[in-house]
Amino acid sequence: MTKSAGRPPLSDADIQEFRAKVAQHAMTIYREDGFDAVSMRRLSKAVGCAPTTLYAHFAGKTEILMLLWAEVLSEMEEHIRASVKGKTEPEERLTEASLAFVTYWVDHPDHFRLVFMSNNVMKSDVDSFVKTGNVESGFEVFRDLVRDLTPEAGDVHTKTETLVAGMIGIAMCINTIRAHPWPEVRQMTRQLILGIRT
Amino acid sequence: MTKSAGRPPLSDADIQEFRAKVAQHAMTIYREDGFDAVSMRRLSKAVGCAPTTLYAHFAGKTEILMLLWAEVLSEMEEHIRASVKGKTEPEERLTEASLAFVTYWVDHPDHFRLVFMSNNVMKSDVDSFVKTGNVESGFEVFRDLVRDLTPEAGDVHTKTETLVAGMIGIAMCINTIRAHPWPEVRQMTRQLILGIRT
DNA sequence: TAATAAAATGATACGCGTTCCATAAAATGG
DNA sequence: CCATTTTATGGAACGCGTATCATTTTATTA
Repeated sequence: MTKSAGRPPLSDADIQEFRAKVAQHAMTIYREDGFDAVSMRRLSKAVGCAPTTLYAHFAGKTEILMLLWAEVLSEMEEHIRASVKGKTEPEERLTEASLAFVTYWVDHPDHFRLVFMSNNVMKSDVDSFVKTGNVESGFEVFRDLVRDLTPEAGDVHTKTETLVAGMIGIAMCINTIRAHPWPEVRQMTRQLILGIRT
Repeated sequence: MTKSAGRPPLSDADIQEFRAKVAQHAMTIYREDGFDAVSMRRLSKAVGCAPTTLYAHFAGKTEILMLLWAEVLSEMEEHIRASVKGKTEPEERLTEASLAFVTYWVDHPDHFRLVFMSNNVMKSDVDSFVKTGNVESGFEVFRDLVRDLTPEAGDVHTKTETLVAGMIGIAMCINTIRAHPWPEVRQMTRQLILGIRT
């Protein structure tokens, strides 16, 4: 582990700085011109580097898009938090939070597409992001709410995960199968919660 | 509406024949080399026409992929039908069918990707397919099961749609967020059904 | 200062979905 | 046969994600 000659590797600070810069420009493009506008070539132009340089810092486009997830997810989390502000009853809190969750994704189809339908999401690239904790933290909000609602009973883990997956499914269906006469978001969400309350 | 000179438009039979041929080759490519292998250029080569000709018959790739949906969906429907064969109790029937539904998509992630995550699904192209009835027919199975389970009560429409959306959400989450420690499919599906039974 | 190792670049390439356009082929009516 | 109309073709183009590879820049140590 002795120091060798030559240009030293980038410091962690440098790496983080570059990634942050990429994230910032990607976010700008995404906000201004939408999902499709975020391309490697355009992004590299905005950042001021060569397209290939991006591949020296990221495994691929998906890894860059994940930088945007964090921002969207935290925005959503805040939206949820605001929806339960002042509510004290466990059932009302869970209902409001769930409604806020589904509504957020239905009202922002582009964000839904970004987070849940980014192109090669079915590969294993996503794992690192999940392990980073960005996803897990989103679950914890609902885990607490579920626990508060049914303190005595049952598998909180199963209930929470089923609720979240179900809500994602509702948002997804409404967003993708538009021609189908879906019930109101409120009704579906309430129906979903019925299974949790037990 | 008098007949004019010139080459007459293709007959409906001709159009249908061509579309069927495209569907057949697309399916072959999909089965043999997977989702990513189904490209317009390769498909046109297999069909024996120019790539641009495909665009004279289809609005885009999505419309071609939808031809594959029908096959996958009918395969899934059969899988569900087999799962409830012999079961007579309404609750058991719904449970088995739901389990079969989720399991199918979890066991065939490629099919899930094809049907639910084909690229530009968030545009309005999908509507025509939905109106064709291919999707609706899938709902009817569960609508009947839900009605049989709770004959006296409530909004069958809301219950059915929530159940289906929830199941799709479960399958989606398991397929895309692989690193997350999801509960067993059985448990989540049962938990989901609890809300329907009420 | 020179050697060295890492980072960044530029060029090129492949296949992709999609579009435009000019042209050719085909099948009909007069 | 001719004119007409539709279909099909071929070629080019745009931008895309991604990969390879040789080259240059940069920051360090000897």
